[in-house]
Amino acid sequence: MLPAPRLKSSPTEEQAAVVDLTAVVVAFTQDQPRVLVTPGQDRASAADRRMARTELGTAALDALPSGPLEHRHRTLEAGLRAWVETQTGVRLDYVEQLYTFGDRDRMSDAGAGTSRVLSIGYLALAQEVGAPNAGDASWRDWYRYFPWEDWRRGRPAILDRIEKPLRRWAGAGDTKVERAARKERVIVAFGLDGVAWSDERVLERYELLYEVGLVAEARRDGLSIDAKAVDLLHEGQPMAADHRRILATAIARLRGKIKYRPVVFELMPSGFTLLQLQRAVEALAGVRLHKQNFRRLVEQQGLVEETGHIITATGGRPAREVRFREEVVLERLAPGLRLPIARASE
Amino acid sequence: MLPAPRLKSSPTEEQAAVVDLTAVVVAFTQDQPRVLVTPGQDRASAADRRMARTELGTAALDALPSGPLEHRHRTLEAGLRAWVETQTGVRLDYVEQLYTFGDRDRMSDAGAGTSRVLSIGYLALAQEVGAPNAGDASWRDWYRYFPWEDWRRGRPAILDRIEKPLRRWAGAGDTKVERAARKERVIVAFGLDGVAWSDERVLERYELLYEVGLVAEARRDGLSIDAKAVDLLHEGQPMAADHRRILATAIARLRGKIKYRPVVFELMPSGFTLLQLQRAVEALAGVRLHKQNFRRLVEQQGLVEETGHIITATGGRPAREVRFREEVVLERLAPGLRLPIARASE
DNA sequence: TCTGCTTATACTCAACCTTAGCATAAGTAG
DNA sequence: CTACTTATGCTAAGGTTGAGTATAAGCAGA
Repeated sequence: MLPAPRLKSSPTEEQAAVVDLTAVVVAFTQDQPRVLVTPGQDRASAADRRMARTELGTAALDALPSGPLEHRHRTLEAGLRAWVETQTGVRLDYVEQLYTFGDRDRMSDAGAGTSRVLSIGYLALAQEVGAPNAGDASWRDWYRYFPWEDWRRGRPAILDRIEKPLRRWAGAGDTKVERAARKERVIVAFGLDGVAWSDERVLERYELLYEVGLVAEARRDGLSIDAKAVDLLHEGQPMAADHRRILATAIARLRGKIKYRPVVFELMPSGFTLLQLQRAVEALAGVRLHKQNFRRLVEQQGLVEETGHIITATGGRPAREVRFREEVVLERLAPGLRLPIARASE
Repeated sequence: MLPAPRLKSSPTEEQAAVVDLTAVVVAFTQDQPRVLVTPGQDRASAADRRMARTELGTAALDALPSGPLEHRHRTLEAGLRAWVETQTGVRLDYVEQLYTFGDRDRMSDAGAGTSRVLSIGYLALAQEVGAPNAGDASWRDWYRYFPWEDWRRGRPAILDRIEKPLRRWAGAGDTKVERAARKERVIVAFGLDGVAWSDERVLERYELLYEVGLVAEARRDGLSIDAKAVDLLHEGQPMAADHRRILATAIARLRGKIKYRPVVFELMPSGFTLLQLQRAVEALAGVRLHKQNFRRLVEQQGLVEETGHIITATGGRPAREVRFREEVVLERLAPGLRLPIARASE
């Protein structure tokens, strides 16, 4: 411990940081959870571009909309909204702060001595209405970046391919204690050896893969990667800077939140059928739900009310159209949409 | 919307911010939830000191341990730990990031043109072992700052005194819509007119009181206060800067978290009785729990195991001593301590 | 020692919720 | 008219929760 004085340290030690505001804007269309991205920007580091060329052809890496905090932004959230709107044309409704990332050497490229970059990550929910109308932004299925997170059609096959290098890494710890700790992490994060898969451990899984060297960002950042598993590096598409980590944080938060707060309605159009709602929740959580029980839950909790219309484009028997009740939107009732996603079924 | 370029804006607009790390360190002793504070520091603003003199005698305002992020701190968390340790001598175990506060004019004193101050708030849990051994830090019952949050002995009397000015404020809205919206907020936040009290709305309540002008910080920051209710300003003790807001955020987060993650064990000694555990949870949540049901829950979820010892200092029949099971500490099982704190009983 | 007080712990019962179905309704496509 | 699709109603078994009752086992003081 440095003998730092209790009082404010000298001004020369205090560090002025550049603050970056980054948004994970989520929508839901065609049964997929989508995230708003812009193709590689100037803020993608030189290393990003190098990787883009060598590993991904000439395509630049997808990036989340983001921009620096400026003095004209009265609040952080206002700054975020402004950046997202100018970069993508999407006006945000629901916005929630996620996490502030600020490790000194976070960005691979930042030379020593550069001032530190803090990134404040936000989760925003939007209704996808047509294409983004500014820049060349686009909506992307988020499982493109996290293919192992989608269990809607059963356990993703990629997990079988990931498991071996993970276990190899666990077994390669220096000490016995270290090996046991690594194994524990692997098992819990990925639901192996009888431990149940938990839909919320998204960040834990991504960080483990990064540490083990199974995602492309690890190579870019100069970490040693698993040579025997290089082919895995592209199974989940990388993103610029540490945006994939921020996206993982957002997915984890959202998956947790839908279980106790009715936030899904931010993603739904004004009128919808119960199955559409179910599909939205399933898309976010990455699991399938029992249909009858889902409806009962939603109905008995009084989350929705009938609009009186009938939707015939269901492919089967027509469905009643419903909308969220106003009290729910005001979070007055809102004890939450207690979803039957406790244990993930195999 | 400003016609900001999609690419990084000019360096002159980009703003370098000073980053402050602030910790809410929580412990539990003698049936009270405690928070670690230092008496008024130099970082308390001039306005703080003025208020301290005029409204609170010569006593300085309590402040949370905090300090600026410096270049020597490799991670934000490392910086936080360093500051807490030098200022209070307390070494932190469990640490979790809470929220980043960064409104431009957040600190009342910061003159225009000063660079913006960001505060990153953290929640830390500790076992209170004796007094803090550095500086003049001390552990304080957190309900000293939020007397309306403690329902363990029934509905706090202060709520009756607060209710009237709140309703007056609601009725003083300019338009009908505004009045309805205000009333809605008051009712939901404070559990009036049949709405149930929710232990987690701590921040919502504090911010409402601030906005209405019923906490001393509002006066200090130059907001108009309710003249008829000046005597209420001291019922909850104010803190330096916006530390009371950060503390409210921490309490809200912790109250939410104990319901689905077994985090209480961070506050407990290695061995304890079930009643001690119950008292800790009650202290945090601010409500009383049904004893037999609490034990059933804890036991059937396999959170604890017997140590084999018997504690005789209970004041009644001796109790079995238990400890947390290792799997729980590793969060391996950890589906959470589902507590019977759904509805707060009157 | 006996009484009363305190806390610990076992057990119960009714209400409610959840899981995993079965069964039927009402459209469309051929 | 048949096959298929989705919508929707309903139920039995089992689990969880809330609110007790009953009894055990210490201590302090009459």
